[in-house]
Amino acid sequence: MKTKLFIVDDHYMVIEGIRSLLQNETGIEWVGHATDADSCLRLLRIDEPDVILMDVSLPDRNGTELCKEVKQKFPGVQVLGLSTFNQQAIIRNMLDNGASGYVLKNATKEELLRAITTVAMGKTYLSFEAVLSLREQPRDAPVITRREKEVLQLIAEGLTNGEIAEKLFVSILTVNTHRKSLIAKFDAANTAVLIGKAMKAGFL
Amino acid sequence: MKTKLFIVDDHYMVIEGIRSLLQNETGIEWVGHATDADSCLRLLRIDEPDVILMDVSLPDRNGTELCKEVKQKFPGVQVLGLSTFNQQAIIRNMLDNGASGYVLKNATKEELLRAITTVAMGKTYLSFEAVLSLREQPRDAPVITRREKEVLQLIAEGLTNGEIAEKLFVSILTVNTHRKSLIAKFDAANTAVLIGKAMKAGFL
DNA sequence: AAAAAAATCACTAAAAAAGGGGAGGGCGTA
DNA sequence: TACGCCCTCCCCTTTTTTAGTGATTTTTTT
Repeated sequence: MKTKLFIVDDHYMVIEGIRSLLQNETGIEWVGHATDADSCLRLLRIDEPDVILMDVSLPDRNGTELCKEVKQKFPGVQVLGLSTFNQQAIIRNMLDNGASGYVLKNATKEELLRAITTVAMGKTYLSFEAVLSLREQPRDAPVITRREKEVLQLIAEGLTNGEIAEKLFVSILTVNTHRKSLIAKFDAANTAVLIGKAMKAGFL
Repeated sequence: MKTKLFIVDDHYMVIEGIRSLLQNETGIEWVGHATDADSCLRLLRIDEPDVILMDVSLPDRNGTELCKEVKQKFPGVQVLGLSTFNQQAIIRNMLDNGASGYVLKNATKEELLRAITTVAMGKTYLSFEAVLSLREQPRDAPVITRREKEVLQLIAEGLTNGEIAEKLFVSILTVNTHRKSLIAKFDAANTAVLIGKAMKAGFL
């Protein structure tokens, strides 16, 4: 029995590349593709694939949201995340939203095939790099409080502790405490690293 | 006369996609591909292409650096930048480093062909989105020097001026000067904003 | 070869951040 | 109710950054 494959990616040449890579594979049947989330959801009603190869960065919607929606409406479909980035937060999000696997775009034909067949069987496939990334640090995105988020935002805008204190009607000491806890939570050496990590984690 | 095309991209499926898209085009001859900057430079001595389709994000080197190096060593080769991102700084950098054009990865076959033929004739091709992006704001990304870029990178990694000085074998005062000029060039209030703007502009 | 830009080092002083504590009040939940 | 978490404030010290101006050497460009 063939595995019916559907692809969502906003880059036409990636779709074409995967199609080209897999066109001679007897175990895989190409049922369709989409370049955005909306048309993906529309086409899924017709095509009924076994596996969706889904890019996490889409023009109209976040890949993780699409993943969640797809799993709600079509629980039998296995979603395989696809991305250029090896970011812990993204991988986690995809898996939390029901994805069965994650592959990087620099994958070889062999890896891609292995991933698709593994996922089609209902198992989970993670690329080697993704596993490494997940193992690195328990969490990439710490839990920060409402106030900390406000302070973080203002720090990113270039305000000093004093200016932030004035804006939030609190003492400089308080702001400094928040700053310190932010640096601690993000495991940052200083404010510069804090901003970098916060941006990468999607807080800014 | 056929246009000899060479491709540099770390994503195997993109290479395969472009090859698949263009394989039936009579005007284009596929002479080779590379997945990193080093092997690209090696292969160029043998293959002598007319046009290089170059991804800006490569594993071992920055795409813009590779572009510069290629244009120095092989001035006759036309470089066509390729990226998923439509970031002003990247486009500018590529063009400043000698690229003849810039295309996004969601380009259609027709656009890609048009870009390649345009560039092969020695003209400049920019995708519609790239032109829009360049028009948006006159200055989003300042020009920074090699040394400044190094310092910026190390600041982002959380090193203090003293640590950077040690690493680069220069005085703390020198590092401080670079830091100051970075802050001035990015029109940042402090290091935090510097990191934020540098990341948004694609320097980190 | 001249001009421009980059990289280097210098001094001073003020401002801000970082690191280390401790502490009280409020608020929701186990 | 008691516990934990958040927000708030406080003290101290050291380190680091920021601001202002200036200058020399090297590299690159014109």
